[in-house]
Amino acid sequence: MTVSRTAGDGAKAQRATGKAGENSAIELGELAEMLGYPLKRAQLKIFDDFLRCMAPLQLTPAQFSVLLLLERNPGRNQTEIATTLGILRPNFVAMLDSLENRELCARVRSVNDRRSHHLVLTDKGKAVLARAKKLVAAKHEARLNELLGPANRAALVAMLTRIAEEF
Amino acid sequence: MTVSRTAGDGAKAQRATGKAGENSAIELGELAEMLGYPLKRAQLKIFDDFLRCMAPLQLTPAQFSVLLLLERNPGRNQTEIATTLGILRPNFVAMLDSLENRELCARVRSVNDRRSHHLVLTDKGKAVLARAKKLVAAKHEARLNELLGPANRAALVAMLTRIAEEF
DNA sequence: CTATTTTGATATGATGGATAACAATTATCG
DNA sequence: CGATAATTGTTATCCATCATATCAAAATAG
Repeated sequence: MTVSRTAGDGAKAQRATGKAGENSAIELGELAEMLGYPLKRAQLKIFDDFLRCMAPLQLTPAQFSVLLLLERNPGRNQTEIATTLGILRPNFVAMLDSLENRELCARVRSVNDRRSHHLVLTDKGKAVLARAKKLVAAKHEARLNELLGPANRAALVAMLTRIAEEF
Repeated sequence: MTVSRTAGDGAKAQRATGKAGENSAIELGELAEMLGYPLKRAQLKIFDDFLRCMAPLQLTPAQFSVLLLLERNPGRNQTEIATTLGILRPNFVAMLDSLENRELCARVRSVNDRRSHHLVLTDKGKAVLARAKKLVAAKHEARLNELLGPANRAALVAMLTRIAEEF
């Protein structure tokens, strides 16, 4: 497993030595049968496509997931949101700064606990998130349904969730 | 989507303000239905488990994939192996240095083309790879089959490969 | 032969993820 | 109550991964 998001060159020119039947495509062999390899490659493809679909809104998968979580769970603090998404608290600070600078969300000091911030979406944040959802549904997820079919797509998500939670 | 490999804290203590029915688990909501999120979480879990299973041999998924590819395709050069795995040539250099320092593989100057190196596994490399395969099969992939069942596991790999190649 | 391309390599920058430490605040409990 | 411990957001910092530009040596093209 390795896999990164490099442009595929696909079938380069032959080696110019007229030697003989050298060359040929490289065989993945057992790698193709191990889960980790296709899993990582698929993940990179999906994130790549997500980025492209979301280009007009300039939202990364991570940022999108934060906005989604704030919409569904308004008023939570940074620790709660961050740990839910598997983000370490220190790394969440800069991310929130960015979203707050873009006026997509806001930190509101809690009155009960003056250490923590209630996180909320701004109106602009709600609007951007609404557009983001539409883009994802229309461009990103739609393409997936086209490729796999709705039933397979659902089964795929179910298995991945199973692995993520129970493995 | 965000997701990292942080320890889950699971159901923290209640907020001490006797206020009322505040608190409760954070809801993922739509995030759980989008492919990207469970895909990334599953990928992290799988790589994490791979690392643990491979701890005695100190091989990362990337290193393992390189060794596998060298076994199946001996004598290829760095560019071929790197691009097949989606590794950029500059980044592959240090990686190969590491494997070569551990005497798992070797760079052999080509006589046809004195710019390039034929990459080959050393005997030690072959032995380590053999042990690695056994570890992965016995610990890693076996656990997957247990969780999903062989048929589902195969279907999962097929769908991921489909996404990786055709999306 | 000259110009271009390819290969491995170096340097370097960007990004993501991880840990330690800190001040402010709150909770614990003797 | 008051001392101690724990929590929250934050900063600084480190490490790994990924990406780009550039280079010398060698090979190829015209």
